[in-house]
Amino acid sequence: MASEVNADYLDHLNPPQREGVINTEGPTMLIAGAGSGKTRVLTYRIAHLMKYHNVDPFHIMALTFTNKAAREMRERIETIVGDEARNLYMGTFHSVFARILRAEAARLGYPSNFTIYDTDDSKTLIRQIVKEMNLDDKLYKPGVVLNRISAAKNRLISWQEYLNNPIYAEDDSANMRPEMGQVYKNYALRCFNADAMDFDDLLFNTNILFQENPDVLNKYQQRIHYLLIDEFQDTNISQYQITKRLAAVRENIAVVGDDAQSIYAFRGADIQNILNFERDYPDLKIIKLEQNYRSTKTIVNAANSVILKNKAQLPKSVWTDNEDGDLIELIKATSDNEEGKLIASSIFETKMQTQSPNTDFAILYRTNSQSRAMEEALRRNNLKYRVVGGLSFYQRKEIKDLISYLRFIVNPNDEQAMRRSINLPKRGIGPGTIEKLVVASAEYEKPLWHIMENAVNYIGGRGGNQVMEYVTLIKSFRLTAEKKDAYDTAALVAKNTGILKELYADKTIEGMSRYENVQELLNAIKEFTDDAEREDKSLSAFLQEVTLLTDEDRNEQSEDTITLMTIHMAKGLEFNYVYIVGMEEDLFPSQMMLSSRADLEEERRLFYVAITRAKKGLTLSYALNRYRYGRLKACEPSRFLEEIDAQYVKINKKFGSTAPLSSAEIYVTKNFVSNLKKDVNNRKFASAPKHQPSPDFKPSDISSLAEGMKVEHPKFGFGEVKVIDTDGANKKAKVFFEKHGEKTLLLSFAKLRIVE
DNA sequence: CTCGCTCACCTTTTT
DNA sequence: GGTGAGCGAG
Repeated sequence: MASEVNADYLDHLNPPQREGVINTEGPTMLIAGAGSGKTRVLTYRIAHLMKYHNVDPFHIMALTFTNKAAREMRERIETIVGDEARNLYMGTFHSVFARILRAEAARLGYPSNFTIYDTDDSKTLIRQIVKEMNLDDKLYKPGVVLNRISAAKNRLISWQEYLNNPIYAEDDSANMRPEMGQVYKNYALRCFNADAMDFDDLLFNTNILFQENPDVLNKYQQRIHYLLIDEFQDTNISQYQITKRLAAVRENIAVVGDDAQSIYAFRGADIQNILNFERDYPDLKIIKLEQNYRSTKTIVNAANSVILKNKAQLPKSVWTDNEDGDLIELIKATSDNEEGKLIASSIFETKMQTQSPNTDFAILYRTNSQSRAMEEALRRNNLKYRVVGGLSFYQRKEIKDLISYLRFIVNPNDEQAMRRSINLPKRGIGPGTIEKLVVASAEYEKPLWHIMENAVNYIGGRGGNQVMEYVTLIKSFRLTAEKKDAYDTAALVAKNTGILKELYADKTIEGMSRYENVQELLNAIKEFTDDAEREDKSLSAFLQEVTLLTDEDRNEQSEDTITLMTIHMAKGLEFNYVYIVGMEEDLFPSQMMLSSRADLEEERRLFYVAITRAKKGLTLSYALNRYRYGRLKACEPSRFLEEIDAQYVKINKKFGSTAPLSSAEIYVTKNFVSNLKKDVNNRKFASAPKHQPSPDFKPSDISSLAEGMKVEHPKFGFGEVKVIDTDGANKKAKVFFEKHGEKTLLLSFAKLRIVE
């Protein structure tokens, strides 16, 4: 059959790509190297199913990791098959299964309009629970606790199983957190009682739904004839289990991924899924896409030379027919601010030389905090830019404030939303009153909303009256929400609560920006309700989507701007000219990822992803000093710089110096590697195991510190003081550590214990 | 209850 | 360098 296919869209494909498109039946795995046309294969495959095999789009489900990827794919399919593409079951794991959960919510004891908690909601709730349980909040940090709970859910471990399994209890006790299981339980129950699910619940509960309701599972198995999964290397166990269940009957499952680009292990992604896939589907057809159409030979080969350092990987060789292209450039700066300056100049120069628009350029970094220095430099050079990600629009205080009202209007059990909105603007209801309500709710075993409606009877007095005023307000909004659409309701809330007025009165810069943000939220809701194709325009419908939205889904980029974002966000994108900044030890690779080989390999894959975003030009940069935690810190060049095969790196380039001495220079060297080592003399110690401070570790008074003394440092371990330097205001000491080499420590900050 | 101050921790990455 | 929790004074 395959040979009879003559649809014109197949003409643009190479043999393995074509195979990936027309080989529609049975389990298939596409191992797709960076830039190998993976998305094209996926979209054509879907189009081919519809056009050539006449498969109804209702029977095709395609899962991605970002809304953007889903939207782009849908648009591309639309250009081939037309409007019908709209009927595809397509979206992120979270959004697709949230929709299914809403439809089947009753099976799980949830209402269909359940709230989705974002990470902030989850952390706030955990903070409350830890407090209520009288646990030490230094040990039970919300982030740590949430990670633990999240990891459990992603491995499909319920709180009941968690409590019953002594292994977890031992593990938690060893980490000084013996109550973790109880926190998990309380957290899960509180979410359930609030009619809320967190991000992980959307997947976890889908598994529960399918496991406990064979008829529901069967319904979706019958509906979905073809299942496709993008970025398969990023799936966690929970996601894999869902797809396996859905595909169990027909086994028409196609996964696309690249183990070399797996960068979400911290979120529970498990490369093991790729190996399990081969085991679970013995008939699996594996197709490898190895030709890179995106980048120059230099970039492809440099990327290959880096990823070669990883031990864990599937055999494949990415190659390209493209031209050799320019060598990779390396910029050395004395500070992060200078780094920004040099990057801005380099972009400007390249723009002039190549007559490229700003959209051809991207600056990629490991952490969001690095954007600041870049932004400043770009602004000074009048280069237009756009920062992607960072503090999300929907995470802003004023936005969450207004949304908390909307949430409580829709879901009277949403305790978090109530807590946030009840005293906003100030109406004299403080933490004391709220606690009284919650306690009363537990004591009389009545829903919180019932207590609030009769607050005067339960908690009496002034507080009670204030609460009832708030209740009256909420009730009036609920009446509006029943009759009007999301926009009318939200606009009314913004007005009648006084939120808008209060922000308008604030004439500070931040206040004005907050006011604008709220207006922008209202605009976004208006856009939602103005969408002609949308059937349900209720407030409830809007809220169902809003938590799963990210910034990228709001503003279309139509302006000519340089893109700034983290490497994680850049996955799947490509730019003519890419700048990877902050190539320093402890930053990239991140110091959090140095403890194990697996972690370091994930960082290396991240570097690989960054390199392979570039089509024509790649520039790497590092600074010798950088502001971190508000203090200037000395940095060492990243070990990753050395891992690039030196033949692909530009050796000599002069650059318009912006400062005297050597401060502003492209890293000029005849021998890239050996010179780099001069800057890095300590670097090979950086991966030494973390020092466990002695149990009685207490910093000594450093005024008595003298040369030749043996000291202990909480991170670097034991060492000997070589030189004490009292030059200038800051007293410094050079200490040679047994495991980490020589370090210069500022004595006003360093915690040192004098051993002898 | 609210305001304003100090202090700790912070920076990995995201649906 | 920025935020958010905690605490004491009004």
